Amino acid sequence: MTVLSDIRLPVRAETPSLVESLADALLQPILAGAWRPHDRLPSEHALAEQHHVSRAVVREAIARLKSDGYVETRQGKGAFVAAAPGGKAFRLDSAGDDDHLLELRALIEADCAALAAERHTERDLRNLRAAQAAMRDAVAAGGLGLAEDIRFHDVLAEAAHNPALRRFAAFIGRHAREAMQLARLSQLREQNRLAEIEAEHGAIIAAVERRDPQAARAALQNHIAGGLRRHGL
Amino acid sequence: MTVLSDIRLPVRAETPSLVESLADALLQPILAGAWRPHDRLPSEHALAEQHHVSRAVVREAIARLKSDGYVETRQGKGAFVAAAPGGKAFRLDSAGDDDHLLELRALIEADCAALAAERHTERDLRNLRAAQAAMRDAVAAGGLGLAEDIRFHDVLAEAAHNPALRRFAAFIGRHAREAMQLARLSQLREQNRLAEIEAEHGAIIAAVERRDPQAARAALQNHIAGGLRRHGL
DNA sequence: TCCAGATAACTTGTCAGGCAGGTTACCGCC
DNA sequence: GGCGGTAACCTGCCTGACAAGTTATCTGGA
Repeated sequence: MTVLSDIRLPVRAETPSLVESLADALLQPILAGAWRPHDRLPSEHALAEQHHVSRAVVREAIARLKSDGYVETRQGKGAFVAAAPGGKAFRLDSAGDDDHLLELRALIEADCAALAAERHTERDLRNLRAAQAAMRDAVAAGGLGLAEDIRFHDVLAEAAHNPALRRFAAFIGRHAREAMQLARLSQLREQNRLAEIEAEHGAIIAAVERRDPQAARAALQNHIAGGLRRHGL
Repeated sequence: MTVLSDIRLPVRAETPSLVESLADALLQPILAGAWRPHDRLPSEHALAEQHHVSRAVVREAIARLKSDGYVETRQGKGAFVAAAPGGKAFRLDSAGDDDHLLELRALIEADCAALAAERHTERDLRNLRAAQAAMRDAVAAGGLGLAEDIRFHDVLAEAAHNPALRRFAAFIGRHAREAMQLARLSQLREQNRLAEIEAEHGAIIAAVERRDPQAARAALQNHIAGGLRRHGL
């Protein structure tokens, strides 16, 4: 069972390390377009001097940009802005606007629901019902059923039978839950709204079972909208 | 205008660096669940000895895992598997199956089209028509209009008025195009199928203009399906 | 015996310098 | 003018060291 103490609040605003600061500083001109694809970056030695850090710090910062696909390095030649900057990893941290993030999540999960309606197996349906039952039990036991709710949405994504979609749904779901300020979840019990969630989950299962993609999509959008309403957004 | 020589083929299967190898080696037990969240990793010194590399290499490998959100480090305590491993960045490189990637792209772009139908402004509509005209001109000039096609899809995503969605559409679009083996694009001209693309784009614009989300979604899915057919997938 | 404080032994963060291997540009020689 | 060698760059990788934070142990006093 998930309790409030398990929820990790963003308490610490730790001082960013030299590596992080430098990586951000180097990313800036790339994002802004001041450094264009195929441009050569200053050498590690030059960057170390300019930013008053050691070459090791420069190397780690560039390594980070490399792994995200912003720069490519070639031994003996130098470091270059990648042809398609940022093509290796998708991040949400810079997005700032929660509304757009939550909407993106709603779209993705609606896609999951629609595909699940078309493709689910008997096993998927059993898993969905089991996930809902687990959440009902958790709530009955006095918990909030947070972990069980996450599990329900993952099972739904699994029923879409597309691993890439499932992985992205899990990824954006985590960010969306953080954006919704989970600390407020305690209000759910007070306002006795956990029953609403269960009813909405049930509607999703029913639409999936009927193999009705449009209804599944609509049921999920209604569920997300309900979540936003419950969190006062 | 985009020509074939601009298309970057995946020729090089360069030897992975020590850092990349080690980062993958450390990621393995995390993904497999052998190292669970909050577990402590071996110290940098121990890892350096185990893998017969220097501490600098270990540090860069761990820095990469940190930036992806797989591990967190605290000075004096050590490195730990993150509570939500991989929560900071979404990657597609490991998802071997192209079909799922291409389907995810179709879903995302269909969402873009549906939202664009609901929210587009006059300016968006002008941009869409301009993008289509640019592609027509490029094709008329003997090119394949690849860059213009990319632009059309980006303008469509922009018309959805959700920056997060637009960024993800661009991200997955790049990967999808790579998966479709762009080198085969030369077949398009031979088979005179560029006109098909233009017609499909036109259908999307028409649905958006009518503010008909379902039709826009269907038009885009038809467009993606046509692309797959044209590439023999 | 128990407790508190000093301390030693870890950890990561950062620095300095160096060598190896690859690339480029220049310069002198033919 | 062309060609080859070489020097000066670049990144990849290594070694060794110190600073700063954390933890466990040990010691001394009550």
